[in-house]
Amino acid sequence: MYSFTEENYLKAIYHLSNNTEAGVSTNAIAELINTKAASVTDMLKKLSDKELINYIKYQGVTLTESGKKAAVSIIRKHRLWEVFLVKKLGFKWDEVHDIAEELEHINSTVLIDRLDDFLGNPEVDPHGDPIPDKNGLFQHKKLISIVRMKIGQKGVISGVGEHSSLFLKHLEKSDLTLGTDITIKEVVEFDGSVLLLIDNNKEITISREVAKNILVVL
Amino acid sequence: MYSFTEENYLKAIYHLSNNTEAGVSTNAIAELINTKAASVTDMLKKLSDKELINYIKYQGVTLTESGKKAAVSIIRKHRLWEVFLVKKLGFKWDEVHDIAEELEHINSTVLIDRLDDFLGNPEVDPHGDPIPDKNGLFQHKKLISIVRMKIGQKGVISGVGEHSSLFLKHLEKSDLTLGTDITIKEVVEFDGSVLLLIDNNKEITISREVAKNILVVL
DNA sequence: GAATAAATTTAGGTTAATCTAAAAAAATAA
DNA sequence: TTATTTTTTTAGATTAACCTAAATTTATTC
Ligand SMILES: [Mn+2]
Ligand SMILES: [Mn+2]
Ligand SMILES: [Mn+2]
Ligand SMILES: [Mn+2]
Repeated sequence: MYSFTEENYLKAIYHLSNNTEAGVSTNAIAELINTKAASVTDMLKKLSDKELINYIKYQGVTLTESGKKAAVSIIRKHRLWEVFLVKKLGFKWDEVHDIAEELEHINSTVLIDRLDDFLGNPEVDPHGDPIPDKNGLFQHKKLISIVRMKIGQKGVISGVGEHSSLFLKHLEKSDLTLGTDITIKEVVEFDGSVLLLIDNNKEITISREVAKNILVVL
Repeated sequence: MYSFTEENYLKAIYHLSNNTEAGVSTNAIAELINTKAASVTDMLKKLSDKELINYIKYQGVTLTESGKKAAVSIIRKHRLWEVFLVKKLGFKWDEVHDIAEELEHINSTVLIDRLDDFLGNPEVDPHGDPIPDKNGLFQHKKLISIVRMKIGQKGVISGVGEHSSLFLKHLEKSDLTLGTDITIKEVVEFDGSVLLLIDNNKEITISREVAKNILVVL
C-alpha cells in the first residue's frame, strides 16, 4: 500500500495533530522522525500528491480523511502488536515499543483482525492507549493528569503521558502500574511534588514531573 | 543488520544451494526473486564486499559461514511465524507464506526466541519444513518422495516438495495433509499415477506429479 | 514598518536498488 | 576448432529517500 517511510510520516503527522489545533509544522515532523526539514518538505509534496495530506507551502499540514484512515490503521497495528508482546510473549511494557515500530508495517488486514480476536479484542494497549477497532473507531476514556487532581480525590492509573523506557521502568519500580488505585493525600507547595496513597495501603511521594505524566480515570 | 533486500538475496542463495552442488548462478537468483540478472550482479558484489558470499565473476556464488548463518536465521523466523499464523491465528497452511515473507524481516532475537517458546519449540513448520533452533541447528528427518516408494510400503506424510497455494489446497481437499498415514497399493505403469490407501480406510489415486511432491517418513 | 531572526523551501548531490542495452566471457554446436 | 548461443557483466539511467547549502517566506523585534 504505502511505503514504510510514508507510513511513518503519516503516523508522525497524526500524533502531532493531537497536540495542536493548527497544522503540523515541517520542523516538528523533522524532529519527531529524526530527519532534516528539507527531507520533510520533499515527502510532504509526495503525500500531498497522493491526497493523504492538505499541504500549502509554508502553512503546515493536516491529514485528509484517507490520510487519517491510514494513520489510524498503523496505530491499530502498533498497539495490537504491543498487547501481543506483553500478554502472550511476556515482554515488559517498557520493552515493546521498538519492536512494534517494525511490526506495525506488516501489511495484512486479515492478519491484524485475527490477531485482534486472538487477543480478545483489547480496548487499550500496555500503556493504556486506546486501540482503534476494525473500523478505525476508538473507545475514548477521559484521562486526566495527577497534577489536575485535588487533595482527597481518588482515581485509577489508566495511562501515561510519556512513553520512554526510563519513565515506564521507574513507574513499575514504584508500583505505579496501570490499574493501580490512587488517592491524593498532599501536594507540596514548594515543588509541586505529590503524596499518594496507592492501593489503600502504601504511601509514596512523586515529583511533579512524574505526576504530570501519570494519567488517571476518576 | 542487513537490509530487507540483502536478506532476500541471502535466503534465495541458501535455498538454491540446497538443489545444486555447484555455485548458484546469477540467472537462477534473478528468476527466484523476480529481478534482472544485471541487478543480481550488482547485489552479488555488495554481498561479497560484506563477506556474506564467495563470489568470483562468471563462476556463481556460495554462502560464506556468516552468510549461511544470516540465511538460516531468516528461515528460522519465516517458519516460526508460519507456525504462529496456523496454530494461533487459525490460518490455513496455504495462506501463510506471503505474510511470513514480511514477518521474517522483523529484527529482534529476543522476539523470535520468545515466540519459539510460546509456540512450544516446534520442530517443523506447517509445511513440514524443519525449524532451526536458536543456534541455527536443524532437526533433519529423512524425507522421501512417494514416487520413490515400492508397492506395499507404508509411510507418514511429513513434507511437500512444492509450496504453491494451489498445490497445498489440492492436498487438503484430498485429505493428504501432514501426519496422514499412507500405503502404496499400486503404481499405474502407463502414466505413473499412484493408488494410495490413506489412514487405512480410504483409497485414492494421485497423479505422478502430485506423488512426486508429497514427501513421507517411512 | 524596516530590520533581523526563524522557519521553510529549492537546488543540487548521494546512496541503495532497480532497469535496459551493449559488451564480454563461457558453454555448446557444427 | 571455429562459430553460434547463452550467460554474465558493465555502462549508463531512474526512482525513493535522504542530505547540505543557499534562497525565500513568514514571524519577531526594535
Ligand atoms: Mn508504542
Ligand atoms: Mn503503546
Ligand atoms: Mn513459507
Ligand atoms: Mn513453510
